[in-house]
Amino acid sequence: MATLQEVAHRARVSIATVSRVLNKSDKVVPETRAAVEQALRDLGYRPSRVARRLRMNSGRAHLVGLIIPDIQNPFYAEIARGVEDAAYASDYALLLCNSDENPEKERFYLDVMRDESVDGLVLPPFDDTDPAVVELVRAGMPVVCVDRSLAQVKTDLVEVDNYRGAFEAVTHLLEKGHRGIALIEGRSEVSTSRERRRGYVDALAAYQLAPRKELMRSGDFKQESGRVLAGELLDLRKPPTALFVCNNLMTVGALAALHQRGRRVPADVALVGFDDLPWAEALDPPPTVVRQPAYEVGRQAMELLLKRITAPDRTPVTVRLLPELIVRRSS
Amino acid sequence: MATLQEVAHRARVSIATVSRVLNKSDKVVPETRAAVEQALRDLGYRPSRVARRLRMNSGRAHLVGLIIPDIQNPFYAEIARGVEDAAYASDYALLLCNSDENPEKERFYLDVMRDESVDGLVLPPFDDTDPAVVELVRAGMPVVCVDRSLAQVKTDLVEVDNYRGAFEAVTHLLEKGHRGIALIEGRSEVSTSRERRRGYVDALAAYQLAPRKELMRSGDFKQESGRVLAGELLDLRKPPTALFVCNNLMTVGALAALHQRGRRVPADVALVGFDDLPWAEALDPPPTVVRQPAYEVGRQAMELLLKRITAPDRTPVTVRLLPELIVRRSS
DNA sequence: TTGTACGCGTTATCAC
DNA sequence: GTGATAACGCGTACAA
Repeated sequence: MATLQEVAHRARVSIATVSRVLNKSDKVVPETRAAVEQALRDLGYRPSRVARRLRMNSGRAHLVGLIIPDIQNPFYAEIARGVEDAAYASDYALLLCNSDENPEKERFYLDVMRDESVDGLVLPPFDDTDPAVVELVRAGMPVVCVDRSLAQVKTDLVEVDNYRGAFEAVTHLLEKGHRGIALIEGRSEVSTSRERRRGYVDALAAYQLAPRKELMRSGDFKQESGRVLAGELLDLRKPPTALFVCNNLMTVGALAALHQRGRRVPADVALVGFDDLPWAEALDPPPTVVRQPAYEVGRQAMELLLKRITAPDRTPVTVRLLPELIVRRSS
Repeated sequence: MATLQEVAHRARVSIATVSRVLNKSDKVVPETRAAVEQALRDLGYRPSRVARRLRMNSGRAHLVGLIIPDIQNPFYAEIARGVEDAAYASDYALLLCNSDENPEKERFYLDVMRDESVDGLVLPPFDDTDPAVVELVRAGMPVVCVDRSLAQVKTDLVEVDNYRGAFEAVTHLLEKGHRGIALIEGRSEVSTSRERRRGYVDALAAYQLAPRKELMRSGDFKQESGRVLAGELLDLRKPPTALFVCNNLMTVGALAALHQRGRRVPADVALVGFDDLPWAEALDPPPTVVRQPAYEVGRQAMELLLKRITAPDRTPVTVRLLPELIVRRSS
């Protein structure tokens, strides 16, 4: 834990000189430079990121924040990896937090980010209008949204075409001859849910089918709610012949419900999920899914953030990535 | 982004007074206190964690680091949640990084941790003797190891009884009548692998069975290596009748290899894995596993770290948690 | 080319 | 009770 002071003393120069050789400002004669570098090595000097951050205006902390709902969800884990790899490639460290979609935790971590003077933030805003986030953006914090966008303020955004993904998934089921197609969505108020629902409805409409309320259920994106909702649907007097489940965890839950009731997939009931799963091939059966390029979402978000940090006044851009229907054996 | 200075000015007091009301030091008369609190609210003041960290000796950053190999591995994701929840409960933020078991990345993040003056670190040391970690511990950084321990220096440690877990798993297979039991382990040099192998060998010995080299394979903890190694074993002239696979990802890979070759589980070949999977119930078949209490590992590690931060001279303790054999349908 | 000195936002130790 | 003021470690404008 040597300081500039100590290095300077050992090299018999001033701290300014040491700072100069550190910051590559070339106005230092080779011999003193050599002496300083020697002292640096001897003491194993490392600059304090804390002191540096305090001194400098901003944009040089080389630290960014990422707030996601749940790192145990493979979709977010993959985004996180994309963000981190891109950050690491540029020598940025990552302050990673789980909000659990809990406003209190989200607030806490948002405060931490600000109080730590991070250079920027990437996040899937859990609430269109969260005043804390909006305020932060207005205060000049570089923010890149992923997956979902902010209503009241414009930021860089990396999103996936949810409408198209859902439309293709449901069309795929329709082409297989299904007409009773149920929808299991996540929390209905978030924008991604709305778009997927729209894709579902429009796909049905293209086949002259009206959406039936009893076949549309809202959950909370968790495994358990997928299990429960699929169960309810299967227990209907006229159960659906196919399930379109709007996220990965709920898909796993739906599969469990199917097994519990001894329904064969896809013979009795077909299934298409949203989000791919790393273990898809080992599932019973491997599910057909709409795969979101999550790693790419994270990577591009981080890259956008880096650009914004270096040029805070760029006009915000939106990157829209395409999902891909992966047909496996559940449909 | 108001500072103490501005608040003081607005409340017509000195910064010292403001600092006093913030730090609850009660030597301030009610009326001035009220005035200050008003100013605080008006300006939406938040203390800078950076400045605070620079000023204070240590142990008050309310920031700890966690370095894990791979957040996409459910085992580590669960540990991370345990750590984070415990941290959050004590108002600590978490600097979370993935090392990929890559020495270069590990080194980078370790440096970041030190340079950020984090209060402490929890990590599964990827190398018994990593000089960077050892040095950090010697320099006084509070460190709690999880899952694996450091050879050259003593730290707090939260581990799982790997030997016993493996012993029980293999004994379970032996009781089912299996005699040709193969072992698929991760990187053979890490301590957890050694212990699990020991459990495997001893369990066989208890049944008067000698371990057979051709049935013992080492991989790298990744899904693909599980698939490849299981494939090799199944293609043997005298293939094993049961597989004991030493981590979660490799278990999924082994399952895939089994399916590829049309082997029925457990009718043709039985399978027991190490580490539970959140999607276990949806796998084909749901695998019997040795479940490690990963969340608890993380939680207790963070709690130990908090104790060490407040009392750096405590003698290090080791917490050993018990794994649990969960019998499902693959054995 | 090198050194001195200030300020970043805090906390804590003095005086008053 | 309250107010100056000295650190904490660093970058940099300015002086030498």
